[in-house]
Parts: sequence; structure tokens; C-alpha cells
Amino acid sequence: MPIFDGLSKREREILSVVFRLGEATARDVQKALDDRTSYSAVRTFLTTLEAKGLLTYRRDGQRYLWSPASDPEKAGASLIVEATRTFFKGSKGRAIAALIETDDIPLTQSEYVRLKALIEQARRKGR
Amino acid sequence: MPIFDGLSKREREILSVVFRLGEATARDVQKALDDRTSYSAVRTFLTTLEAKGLLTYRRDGQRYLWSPASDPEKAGASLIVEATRTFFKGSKGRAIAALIETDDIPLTQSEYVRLKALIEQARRKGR
DNA sequence: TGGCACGTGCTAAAAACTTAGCAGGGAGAG
DNA sequence: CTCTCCCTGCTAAGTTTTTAGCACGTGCCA
Repeated sequence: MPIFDGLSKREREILSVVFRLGEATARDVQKALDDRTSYSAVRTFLTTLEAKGLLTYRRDGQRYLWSPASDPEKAGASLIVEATRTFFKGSKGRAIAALIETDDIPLTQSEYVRLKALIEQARRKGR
Repeated sequence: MPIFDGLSKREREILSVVFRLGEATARDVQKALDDRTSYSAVRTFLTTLEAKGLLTYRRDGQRYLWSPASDPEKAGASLIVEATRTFFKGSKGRAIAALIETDDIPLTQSEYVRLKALIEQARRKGR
């Protein structure tokens, strides 16, 4: 899980929150955490994650707005590739199949079309 | 990342190794870890993971053979779903597209066919 | 039988993580 | 001005994780 490697439990949790929110203040992150975590603690983690190069911030007036330091979809892809190795013996097809079959998140109609095209394209390129 | 939630860094690492190996002795796990970790430490983690219900073991003579306690593909699917939420704003289509486009792991020819069928099937079911 | 090689269970110290608190600064309201 | 409320930076203590070592049991073989 590349991007989460080397991170502690709490760091991962907080990093995830920022990825989901896209851009957020320390206060936003604190609110997004269900359990009671002090504002102070959250800020410490944000700083740590910044030092590790995973988050950046920009000033907005006198406060900070935090966001992922690199493209979320790239990070996600590498994580999923890793998961494919770990849980699906490296079979990308099986991993994709498992994801398609999840009822949890439905595919939209337009995505069906797009995916079929993508698969066809990859097939031609790949041979 | 459901299955890894609540696990420490090292626990996650060791659990991954067992998932990849399928079934392994403590010694096997130790060897699979690139850094120097004592045999003792590895055994402690295996025991911990067993207590948490993530691993099981069976006796083979006088030693233990460790393996995942539940279906790896189920665990992987739920992890990927989670990653989809975190990194792809919940868009399953985008996540699948990203995975297809990864050159890292190629799809086999038969998988193309299978996937297209699967997508078609999901489309019909989903509407 | 005695020594060796391999295994397990348990325990305590070292290292890392996690948390909260304090000090200080800027902006706005009274 | 001064009080209040938000913010930040820093630091130290509490808790969990991580590690290695010791004691002991079993099978094998000269």
C-alpha cells in the first residue's frame, strides 16, 4: 500500500480524511474524525504528514488549508495494484472482477460503456 | 482499509506477507521480511494476529503453519472498495479504469473476454 | 544417555506513537 | 486600548508498539 507504508495507524487515518475532503482545515479534519481527538493532536499529525511529503498546505488568511501533496488517483492506483498482489495473487482480472461485483458502489450507465471501450483498447494494445 | 484497520504498521506488514505466501511458518515470514527482524518478534506478531482473528494456524508436526483466517479475495475486495472511496471520490468506474491502465500488471487475453462479459452482466442487472 | 537443532510461551525493556497543554500572535468587537 | 477568539509552534508526558531474550519441550542421532 505504497502511500500508507511507513505510516502509523493514526497518520493513515488522518491522511485518508484529507484525501476524502480534498482540502481541509485542521478543524475540518477533527470534525471528520468520529472519536474524540484533540485539535492539538490533529495539527501535530498534519504537520508530520507534511514533513513526510504527503500533504501540503496553503495559507488562507491566517490559517492553513491542507491537501494531498500528489495526485490522489495516482496514489490510489498504486495502492490498488499493491492490494492486487497481496490479495489476488497478482491477478488484475480477478481484482477488477471483485470490484465490479461489489454491490456497495454501483456503476453508472455511462461508465459501462466507457469501461468496455477501455478494455477493448487495452486488449488491442496489450497483444 | 477494513482488514488493516486497527492494525499497527508492523502487524500490517506481517499480515500481508502471510496473505501473499498463503501458508507459511514463522521462519518463512521472517525470511520474506527484508530487514532484520528477529524470529522471536515475528512469532509474537503471528500470535497477536491470531488473537485478533486474522490468522489461523494448523500444526504440522511440531511447528505451526500460518494462513489467513478468511477469504483473501473478500478481504481484498473490501480494501479496494475503501480505496475507491478515499482516492477516487467513490467512483468505481474511475478506480477500475486506473487499474486497467496500469502497465504494471498485464491482463491476460482470456481476462479481457471475461471482464467484458462481467460488465455486460452487471449493466443488465444494475438498471 | 547426552547433545543438538528446532520448535513454543512468556516477559520486560526499548522505541515509536499519540496525545494534550502551554505560550504567543493577529484580527475584530466593544 | 483591551478583551476575546481564532490561529500557530513547541514540548513533554502517557500509551502502545516493537523487539529480543530466556526457559523449556520434543525429536533425532551417535
